[in-house]
Amino acid sequence: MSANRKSNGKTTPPGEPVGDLFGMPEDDAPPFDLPDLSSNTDTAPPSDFPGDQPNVPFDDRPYEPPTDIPTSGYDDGATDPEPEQGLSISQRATLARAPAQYLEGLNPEQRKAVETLEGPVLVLAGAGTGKTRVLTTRIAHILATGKAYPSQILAVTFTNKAAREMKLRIGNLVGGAVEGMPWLGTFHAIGVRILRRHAELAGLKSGFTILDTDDQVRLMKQVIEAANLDKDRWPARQLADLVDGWKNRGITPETVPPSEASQFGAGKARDLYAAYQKRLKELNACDFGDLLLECLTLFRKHPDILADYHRRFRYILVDEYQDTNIVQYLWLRLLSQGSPNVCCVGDDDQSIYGWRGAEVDNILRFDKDFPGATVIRLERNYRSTGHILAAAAGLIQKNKGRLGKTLFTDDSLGEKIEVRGVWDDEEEARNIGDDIENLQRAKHPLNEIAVLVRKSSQMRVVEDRFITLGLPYRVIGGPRFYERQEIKDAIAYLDITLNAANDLKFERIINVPKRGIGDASVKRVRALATAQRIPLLYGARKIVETNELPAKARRSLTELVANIERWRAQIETMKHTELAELILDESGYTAMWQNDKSPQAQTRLENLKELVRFMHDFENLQGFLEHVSLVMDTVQGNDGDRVSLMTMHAAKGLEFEIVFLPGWEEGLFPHQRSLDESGTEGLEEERRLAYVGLTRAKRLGKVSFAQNRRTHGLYQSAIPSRFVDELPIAHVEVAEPTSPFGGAYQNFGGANTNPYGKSRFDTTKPAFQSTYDTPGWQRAKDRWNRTEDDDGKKSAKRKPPATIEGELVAHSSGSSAYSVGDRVFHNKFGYGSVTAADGNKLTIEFEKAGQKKVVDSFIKKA
DNA sequence: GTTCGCTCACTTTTT
DNA sequence: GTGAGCGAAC
Repeated sequence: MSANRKSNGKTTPPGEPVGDLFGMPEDDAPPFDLPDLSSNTDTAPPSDFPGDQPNVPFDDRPYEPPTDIPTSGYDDGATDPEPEQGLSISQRATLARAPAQYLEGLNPEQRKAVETLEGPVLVLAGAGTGKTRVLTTRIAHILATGKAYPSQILAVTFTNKAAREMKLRIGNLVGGAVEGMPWLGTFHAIGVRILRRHAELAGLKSGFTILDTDDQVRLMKQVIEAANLDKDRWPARQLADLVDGWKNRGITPETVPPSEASQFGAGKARDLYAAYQKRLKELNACDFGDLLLECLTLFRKHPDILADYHRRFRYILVDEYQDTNIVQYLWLRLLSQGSPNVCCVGDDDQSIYGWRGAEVDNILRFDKDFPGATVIRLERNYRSTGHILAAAAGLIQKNKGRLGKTLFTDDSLGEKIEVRGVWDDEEEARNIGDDIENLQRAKHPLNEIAVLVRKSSQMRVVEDRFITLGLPYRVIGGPRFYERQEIKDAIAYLDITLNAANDLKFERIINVPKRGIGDASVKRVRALATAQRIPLLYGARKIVETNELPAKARRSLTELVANIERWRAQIETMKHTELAELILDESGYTAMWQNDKSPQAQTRLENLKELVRFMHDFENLQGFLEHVSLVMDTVQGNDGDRVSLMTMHAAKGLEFEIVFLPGWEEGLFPHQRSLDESGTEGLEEERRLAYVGLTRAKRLGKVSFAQNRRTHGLYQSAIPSRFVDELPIAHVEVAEPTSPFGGAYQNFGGANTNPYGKSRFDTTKPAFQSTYDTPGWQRAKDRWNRTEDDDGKKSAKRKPPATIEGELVAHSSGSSAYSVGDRVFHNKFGYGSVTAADGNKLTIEFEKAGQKKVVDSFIKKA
């Protein structure tokens, strides 16, 4: 990974003009230098795929006319079709020469999805049906049969992670390094790539910068102020969301519907949008929405350019089609006019991003958009047991307007979905913690356990419990590395050093750390810069020569400008990582955090170090910054055996042996706001989310709901989610209460006021003495006792879970290196002192977080 | 210009 | 319970 990034920084420096795409196709012509396995699709690595000869001009390449594979022969999918059917003699010969190993092991439907290369194809891939495998194998098949060169395939995903994984897997399939595939990437990455080539036609220069959300909002604020609107009455954030929404729907300032223009800024919304776009052009910048919308405009205005892309792309593949929004749809539709060979893969039942503009309609309408489309359903599930699938299926059936799929499996029925009612969120967290401890004792890998919640605030109780128990866990999602304040600040410093005209970055750091340059001073600098039409940094350089600023501001701004210029002078001579360290030190930024007493300060410093470490992977500052602007994630290392904690949204695409699904209560899940704002649509999306949650589980799913939950600081009573009762009873096991109150919520007004009728969980069952006496647990125990693992891996006979109630088995040795009175540091809670020690379990009074019980492995000496 | 304390609101989140 | 945003006090 890192080595590849390195070559990136060098191959295509962002600001440098890239060769004319079709006049001198750099994908296919020399320079034929380094192989590049990069995940950064913004470069155009030369291809050395067999047959992709660099000297053959693009248009003179041999082209096999579309081969009509009769679909009739595949219709029932009952038998494995002959792969050679419908292929030309030469193709058969090709296949015979190189047996298509990659096709082995595909089921008939998967195989059809891979081999139906001509014409539009919609693959409805249910959860766990091998979607990625089909996509990657399909690409491998296109390449292996010589139907197209890597550079002629457009393959789009939503996330960098998905793109990365596809590259990797195609590489594995095709054997060794897959060079090329320059057009495999996220919508946005491909959008940038196209836009950079034709930037001038969009009123930009090829080296344009890409704004992140922060910059976007900051710019919006300026636009609002410039329009003489009250920035308090009209928050920039809201305008940013509105504009984003428009861009997602392909709406330019000219096409804003009048009814929506009145929504914001006293009817000026449209003008603000236009003004914002104008400012972007002046700054030579784009926001994320523009990357696609500007492409769209470009294609519409310049049919010749579009036609070039039509000639280029012979095959188009789209991942997660149910998540596409309107621009993405329009963008795809324009590009696909050149070739009918469009293959979209998705699952309407897993559409959970409607709130950010995804149109399920796109997938529901596919066969109308692409007449004659072959629709293939992948319904054989390779992930979950029968009960889990049936429970999920029963739930999702309540949704209307589905394309309809019924997943099945050859796996056993397995465990039923466990449903448990508890008294409150803390009991819920305790149960989860206890269950996981038992699994841990049974040597069940923690990596195969996940807790999936509806909203992030639910994580707190669970985390607290895990910390008390000393259970290692990791939170997935949450603020990503590049979104952290300290990282953004650091990048702003680096960016302004490299690129003096990046006003937004300069504004970000002009007073960070505090140097006495307040709003008033910044306004003056900006006024001068605007008047003279020069970048802010140059404006600053000029203004310090006057006495327009207060003495303190003048002095520190002089120093800052001088610093930046000095740093810039060293770009050529100094190694970029050393320069970065120098900048962070000399600017006082490192010192700012060193002097900060908050619990996070330590982590922030660590993050800064990590950032510099990460920069080593790049050739230079430019390459690094280009990567950062587009790829907002870092590859997460798999650090040890830990329970995963995340939202259900974040869990899409993942799978775990055992999945805990807490918080199935009306109002929380389905979320009230979803119902209020989007009615039935909203409810159905929530239900799909439930479906996604359930289908993450391979072997065991445990749903729970609490009668009382602390939200916004106070306890609120709740009734079980309607989704709980929508689970088909045959596939559900009602767990027994673990506390005198658990499951007995009817005593507290729950059942009587339940507007969804009497719940079958209203019946209180006799309490078992211990969780571990329950039938579900006993069966689970039997299961873990079996000599073979389900995945057929090595099978040391597993111990049954220990059934010791109460006292924790110490995870480390009994005694602890800490004693009462010790001052300690905890990553989450900050500083505190030990008030009691019981073996390795400590009670600590934290300065900020109050008293907590923590296992000593979670803390350091302060 | 900066800091402190008050009020308010409060899903999900990629690029 | 927490963090953002705002106004008043320093």
